[in-house]
Amino acid sequence: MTVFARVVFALPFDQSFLYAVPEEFLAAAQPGSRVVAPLGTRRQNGFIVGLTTEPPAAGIRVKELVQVLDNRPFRDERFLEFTGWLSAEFLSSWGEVLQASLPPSLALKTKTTVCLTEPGRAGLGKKGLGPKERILAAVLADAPKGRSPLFLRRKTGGKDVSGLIARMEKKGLVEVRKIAAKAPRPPKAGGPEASVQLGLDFPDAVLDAGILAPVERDISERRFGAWYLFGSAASRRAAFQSLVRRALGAGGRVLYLFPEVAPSGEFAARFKNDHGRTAVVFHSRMTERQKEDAWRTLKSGRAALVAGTRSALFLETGPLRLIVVDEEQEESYVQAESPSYDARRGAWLRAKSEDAVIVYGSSRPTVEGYAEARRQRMLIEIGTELRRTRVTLVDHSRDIPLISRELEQKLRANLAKGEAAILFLNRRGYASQLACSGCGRVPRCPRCDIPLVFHKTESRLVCHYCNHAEDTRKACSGCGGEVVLRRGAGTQAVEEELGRLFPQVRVGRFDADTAGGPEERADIIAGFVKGKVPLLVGTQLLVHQPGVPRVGLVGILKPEALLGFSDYRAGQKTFEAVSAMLDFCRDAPDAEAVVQTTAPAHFSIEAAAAGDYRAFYDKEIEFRRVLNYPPFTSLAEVLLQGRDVRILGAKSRELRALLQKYAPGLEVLGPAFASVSRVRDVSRVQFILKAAERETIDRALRESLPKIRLKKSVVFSYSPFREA
DNA sequence: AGCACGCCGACT
DNA sequence: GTCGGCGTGCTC
Repeated sequence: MTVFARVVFALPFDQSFLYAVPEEFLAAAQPGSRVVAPLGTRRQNGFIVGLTTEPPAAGIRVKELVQVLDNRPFRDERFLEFTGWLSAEFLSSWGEVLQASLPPSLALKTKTTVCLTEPGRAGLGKKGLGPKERILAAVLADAPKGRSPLFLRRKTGGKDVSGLIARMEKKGLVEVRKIAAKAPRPPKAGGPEASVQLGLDFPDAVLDAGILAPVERDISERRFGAWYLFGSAASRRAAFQSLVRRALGAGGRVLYLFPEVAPSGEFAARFKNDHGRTAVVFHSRMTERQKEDAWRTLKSGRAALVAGTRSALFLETGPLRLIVVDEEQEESYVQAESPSYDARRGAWLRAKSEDAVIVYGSSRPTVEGYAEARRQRMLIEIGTELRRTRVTLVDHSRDIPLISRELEQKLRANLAKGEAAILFLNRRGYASQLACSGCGRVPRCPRCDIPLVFHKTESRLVCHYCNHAEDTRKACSGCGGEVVLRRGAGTQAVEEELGRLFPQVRVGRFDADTAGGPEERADIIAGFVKGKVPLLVGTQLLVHQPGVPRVGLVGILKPEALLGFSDYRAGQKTFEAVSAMLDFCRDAPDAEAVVQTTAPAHFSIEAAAAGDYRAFYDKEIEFRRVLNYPPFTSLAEVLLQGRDVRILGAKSRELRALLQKYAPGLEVLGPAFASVSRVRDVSRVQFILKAAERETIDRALRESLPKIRLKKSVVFSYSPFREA
């Protein structure tokens, strides 16, 4: 009886293929085994995801597997099931998800080099080569060791050269060699771990007795359970600490997810200290070598806990009992690039597949998360005390100075006390609104659909999407008139204004222009920590920077800018951003914050100032209900990109028709140009799809998207806690 | 993604 | 005429 294997490949389409398993591979070919299989005219690495003895449907000519690469599956069937669910939900390729789940040493990266052959070299001197062939051969002529296709592509004008290379290979002009890239060697035992020591010290909160009992029961009884801890950072730490202890006590392993790279190292060190067990740190900024080391430590069974970012979701941990997803509201859990997925949802699916307990945590959950947690009785409230900082809301809708009198006075008083202060303004550069004094024309980027921003320190007009820069002195392209500044101050203007108000004090600036690299960031923060630079101006970049000390005064300028986006999450994003910035204030009655805004009465800003999540939630959920947005409906945003606007237009109309054909109940908004309709000469068109059931959207996209051959991406509304 | 096939314009 | 450009469709 012939056994057939269902195989998926790490290719950007989601389809499986059936292959006959030759006798000699029967033992090794298991679900989860890596294989080599013929696909079209080439050989391709893939993964077995299932076995069957049922003969294939008529019209399918099965081929045989070429090779099975593992004696036993590289991961178990539960993990396979988990990755299957994940790829199905996010319409990403199962093979790509599995590829992302491989340790570096098994990832089988091949290096392709193209070399000129003797006939090829001889052909250079004679006629008989096409113009394109000649250019390529000339480039290769002085590269005895050959070149990578990417290098050749750049040298020959940036267009796709794979077809050309294939043709030349057939003619014997070039030789294409594929060499297996060498597996990373792990560093010597006891090598330094990629961790950051922050030296933050919060007192551990005291929890109400028994409040975690239902979670602990799920952990002890080794069954799936899902919970949401809503509470302050300190209470969550205390709670997670106790849950981790419970899971370890039961002989289980723990996966602890963070939204950012920074906290995991600190956490791992602290964990080691508290529990005397090894923790593994894992995040995308680690080198291949460090990742390989992490994998080996896990494989050896020495590690009890993994602390990491979303990519840690795919690690082999051993018997998993607990997954923690802290800071549930953070968007960095979403991976936009292929394979795209949301690690918050992924964590649920993985917990489900391994009968582990999943616990989310936040002091300001997404409204979707909070609503679902409450509906499903997952919510546990711990230590949700209000903010103690005094927050002043300043109405900045009149044309008053960049830094209001209130803020100036408080800055002065704060400096007099010898304390540091932080000002946040989420806009870099000097001025974002410029115009010609003659005709009123606004200088725009030639390659993007966006106005240029004036950078005073560099004396240039800069595009914040593609970094295109122009000389400031250039006259208006329309009438030749002089371009003058209007309003729309950025961090450079705030820095300048602070210098004017407080000439005796040093002012630091922390944005993408001054803090591009890790060393620059560390330098600025070090100066601030030591007190050499007591005033710091920063963008959102500073919000996610670890190691910034709490201060006596925080000023927030123009937080309403986030409300301007036509996004149903604008309220949530504003609340989150303002709250996060206010968290840079010491939580003490003598600490102060000033929020300067044209929208002081907007509930997102008001609630953030009060530190009152429930006040925000009650308003926001009402808004979502009335306008029929998630969590009351399912929604997906589709972005199509293309250089040729006419093709883009035609394809998007075609997509609209297909979507409506495959899902008549689907509400399709669009096509419409995206808010930034062109970036680097690539036009962008978007759709919003709405339906009562998520399945309606999925079906429509599964049927229609593969038919549209354009660069495309889909962002699903965040629907966290559904059954698998 | 690759790669083959098939259709067009512009060069030996 | 055919070379080589690119749009379209398929890969068990």
